[in-house]
Amino acid sequence: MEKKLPTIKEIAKKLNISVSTVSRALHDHPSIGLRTKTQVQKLAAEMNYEPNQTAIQFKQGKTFTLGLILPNLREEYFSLAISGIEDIAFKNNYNVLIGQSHDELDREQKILEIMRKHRVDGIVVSISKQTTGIEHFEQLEKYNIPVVFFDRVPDVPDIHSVWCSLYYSTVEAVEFLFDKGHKRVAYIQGPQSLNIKNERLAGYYEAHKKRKIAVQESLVVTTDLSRESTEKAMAGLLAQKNRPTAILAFNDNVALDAIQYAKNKKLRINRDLSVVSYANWPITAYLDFPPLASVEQFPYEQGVRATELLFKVLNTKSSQGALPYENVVLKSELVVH
Amino acid sequence: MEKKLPTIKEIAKKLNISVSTVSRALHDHPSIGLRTKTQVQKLAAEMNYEPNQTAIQFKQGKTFTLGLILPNLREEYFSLAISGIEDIAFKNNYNVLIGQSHDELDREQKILEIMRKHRVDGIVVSISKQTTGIEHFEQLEKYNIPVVFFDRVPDVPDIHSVWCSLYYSTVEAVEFLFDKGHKRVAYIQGPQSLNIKNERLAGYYEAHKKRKIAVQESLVVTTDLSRESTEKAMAGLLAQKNRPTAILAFNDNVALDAIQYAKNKKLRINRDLSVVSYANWPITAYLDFPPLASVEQFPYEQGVRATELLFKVLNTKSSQGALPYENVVLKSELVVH
DNA sequence: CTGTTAGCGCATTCAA
DNA sequence: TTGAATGCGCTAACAG
Repeated sequence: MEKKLPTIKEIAKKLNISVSTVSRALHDHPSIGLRTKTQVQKLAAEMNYEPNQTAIQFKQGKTFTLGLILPNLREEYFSLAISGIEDIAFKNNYNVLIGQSHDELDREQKILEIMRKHRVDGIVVSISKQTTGIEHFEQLEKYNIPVVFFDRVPDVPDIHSVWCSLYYSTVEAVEFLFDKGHKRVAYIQGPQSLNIKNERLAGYYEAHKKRKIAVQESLVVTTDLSRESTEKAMAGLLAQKNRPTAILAFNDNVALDAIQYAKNKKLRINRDLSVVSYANWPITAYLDFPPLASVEQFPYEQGVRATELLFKVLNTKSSQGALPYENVVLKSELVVH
Repeated sequence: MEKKLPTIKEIAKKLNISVSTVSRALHDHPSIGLRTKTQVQKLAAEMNYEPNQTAIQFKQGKTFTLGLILPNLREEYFSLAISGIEDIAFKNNYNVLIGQSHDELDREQKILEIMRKHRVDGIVVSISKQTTGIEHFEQLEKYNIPVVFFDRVPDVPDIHSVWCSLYYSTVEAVEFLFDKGHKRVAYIQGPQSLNIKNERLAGYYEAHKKRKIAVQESLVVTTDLSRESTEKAMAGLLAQKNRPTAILAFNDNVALDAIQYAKNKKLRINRDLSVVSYANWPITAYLDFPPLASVEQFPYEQGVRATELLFKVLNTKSSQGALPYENVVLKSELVVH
């Protein structure tokens, strides 16, 4: 029993008027007589008429859908970003198609292909940790699908982007540790692909410079974000004869693994070893020894700004030529727990 | 510079054949000559032809999109469910539109409306904690949009559903605590709307019955899942002169808040107070005193089964009449940490 | 094996 | 102020 939904054609027939009149009446077109208009709108409401979106999409050549690509949904950080993006999208009567790259380039490309075939009107993306080039994104230009990068932004010219600057907060974070009396502060950096702007490292150096403390290269180590990799980095740090007394961790996930490792090695957190981190993950509040401070990167706000920028591009495109590439930079904040 | 994407019409013109021949050739229709077919496919590839999905959606009256409604994306539990749902959806060349109810009935209804207007082909949903009736879901039948409930399933007849049975694991969990020597095990249950099957409570009673221990009504308290509410419940428990020595918590979120509260009250976790819980949230591994055990509810698997069921409904609908309502029940497992 | 044609629902241009 | 007609891209029924 396939029930058929009402169409403007049926409304037209019932009222003995033309479909175009119905269409215009429903759109409050100025050139429709008040009587006809109210008549049509009344009947449409009675029949529970709803415009067929697929027809409109087809006709307009637009899907009123945005694509959103994230490394994962597990991190609360990204789910906050989603809320920001959805809020703006819904406000513009847009839907959001979400894809997880799982930090794999392959999946990212696959998702892009799916979204392209689905003819999304635009894409907001935070790139995977394996993503070094952006050829697959540039391809989208051929299809007239604008892209806005956010949070994890590739370091190339001529893109729209929104990110959160970490430089000053990092200086502040490291000085915070110096103020606590620490002399040897290690830095566990993320995979090369995510260090692109390298603001964390620059801030780390700057703090040392300000305090006239020499940076010991051996205190800067790298993790690929996996637990194993972080543990290896920690092992390297703790094996040094002048082991660090504090750590600046790439993010709270890394911080948690680092803390866990240190605890297993019988270090007393916040006594033998203090940790400061990024992302300000709420869950750390449940830990007995959370990072002493974390840099808030405002994922929700980033999502909002990225989506607003995307709509700006979408709305400009139709009227004029190319919009100059825009890069929005927010400021992070050090939150002491 | 609106670039136009190639259509079958253009392919047809270039080859001096009809559009229907092109359409059939691209679909490997048997009645097309091999020469024509390869010719068409070759040219299509050269021109980077891609079928216009919006046209197909319009024509077929299908969007090849599923709606997925979840209470939130913050809990890793639900993001695992998403992965299960996406895996099956993608396998069937379907997209997934995700909406968060934020555990509010209003939002749930709003999302439903958006999805209906978007003409999704079917919906998978885990209801909000405010959802008591399902009228808003039943409405969808009028629009021929089948619904499969999963995880949080309303207790009404005539629905498709997939959930994870908690009864036996709960018996096991409570007996696990008894085995540890606990005599007074409290139960912090969730809001009424989520206790529908009440398997937790039934299992709690059954364990007491098996061990011939009387259930003390005062040890069964309720939280609305918020931290404040859980703290209030805890306060009530700890104020009793025969305070419980162990707690069965509605889920790991509640468990964490309960543990936090107890620690603030100077109770020693796992000595003065032990906790067992549900959901098996990985993050608890980072805690110094995590729940001793947690009931695994297999959200990924639930998502898979729910989506498979939805496709079964979708595929049956077109051919025959109504598919009898189906209810899939998985079994939970107690995981001791 | 291939072509012609109609039509999905709607917005819109052109005529009246 | 309204109607008739067109076309978006594609599939499928029908005809040859």
